[in-house]
Amino acid sequence: MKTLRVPEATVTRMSIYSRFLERLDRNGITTISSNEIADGVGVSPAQVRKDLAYFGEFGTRGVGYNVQTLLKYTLRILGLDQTWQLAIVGAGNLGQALTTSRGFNARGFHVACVFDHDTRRVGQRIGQLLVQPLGQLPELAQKENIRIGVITVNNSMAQEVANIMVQSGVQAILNFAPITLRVPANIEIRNVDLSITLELLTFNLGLKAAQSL
Amino acid sequence: MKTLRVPEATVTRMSIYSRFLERLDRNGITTISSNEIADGVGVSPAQVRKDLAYFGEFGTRGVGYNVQTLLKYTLRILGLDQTWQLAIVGAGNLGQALTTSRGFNARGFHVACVFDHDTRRVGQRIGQLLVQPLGQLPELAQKENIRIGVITVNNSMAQEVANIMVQSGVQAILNFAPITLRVPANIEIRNVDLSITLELLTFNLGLKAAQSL
DNA sequence: TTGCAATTGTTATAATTTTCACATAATATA
DNA sequence: TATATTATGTGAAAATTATAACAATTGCAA
Repeated sequence: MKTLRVPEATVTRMSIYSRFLERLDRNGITTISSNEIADGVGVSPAQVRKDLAYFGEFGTRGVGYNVQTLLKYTLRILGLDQTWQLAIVGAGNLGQALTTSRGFNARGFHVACVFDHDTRRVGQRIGQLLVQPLGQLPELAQKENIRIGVITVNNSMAQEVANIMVQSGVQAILNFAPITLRVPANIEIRNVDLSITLELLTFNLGLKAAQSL
Repeated sequence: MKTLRVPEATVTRMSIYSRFLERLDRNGITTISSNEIADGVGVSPAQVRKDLAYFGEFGTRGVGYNVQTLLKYTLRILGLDQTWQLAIVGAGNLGQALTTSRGFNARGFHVACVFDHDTRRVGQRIGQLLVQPLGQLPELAQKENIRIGVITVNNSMAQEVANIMVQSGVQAILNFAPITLRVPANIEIRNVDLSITLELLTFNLGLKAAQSL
């Protein structure tokens, strides 16, 4: 087994390249160089080539990359040549936004159901979906083949929801609650904390202010 | 000037430590060790100490850190000892979610106004705020002392909105459109692409599947 | 054909980040 | 007061990641 460890930063960039290639393809561009990709997404050309090299040889020397071919490979690499059924738990503002968002209903992703704990939200309609009671999660997760759970409940509920997801056979969790969740080691978990990003900004603004003193 | 470059990953963790310390403080815990912080947020104790060392010496050997003191320092370091006025442009689902979100209205942040290009959305109420026409951005940005702009419009509008923000004196931009924006070098910009995180998950799930073959 | 220009894939180098190990300092205890 | 214990701060080592440089390959034009 040739399982070379791939840096997470590389995977992140693969996702960016892939989306850039989609755009090129839509615009009818058939060939592209690492230089142009680099320019388009704001990294160095060497970085682009190095990243791709983790997965194989996709280009032709002296020519560049075929957009369609490379796009297909990036999708395959990212696991997007199949459909991933998502369940969103927490039908608040953020949950609603994600349920109907294009990012969550494209490139192999499909929001299959939405749950909420609050009985006032249950039955409410979001896009095509009706909000289901949280208790239905185990059953529906199985029936709909949910492999990814998205947590958009508040902090106090988040761990409990994660537990239910794990029990329901979910393989990966995307957590928007700004809290560190405990899950078994075989569950993939990723946290999205929007305020962290905001605080990165203020830190850097603070640095600049300090430097200009 | 002792401007040691601080890794972005360190700043990210500072933000995590800071939030963890807030929780400890709320729970009345007064002292904590790097070990306990590490446990609480899922990093190594050496990492915690190394991160803090970028900014000074905050602990007492043999004892640990005073929670309140360290919390205060982390907030200061992150630039959160002041108020940051935000403007959100794009009053769709995500914009609405962020406008009322706690992450965007705590720890020094305050959503001061919301804008939209679409006249059907203008005047609509989100929490305490009324959606303003995009044309008002330059004027309101000045009046409300907006330093951070948040872009939650669709791809095709994002660059234009960024331009307007820059012209309006905004210093930092948080961009949720999955597209690479061009801004002057003196503007801090950060992209949040939620589908990238999703694709990180599927990449890793794919790896696991491959490894179990 | 032959030589030139373009562009990849890859090896070597540099830079960055994390981990490790321990000297140092504070507290508690006998 | 001496000793044991705890836990920080930090310098050195290891690991990781990015950059640079270039040999190899392709296509094109003379």
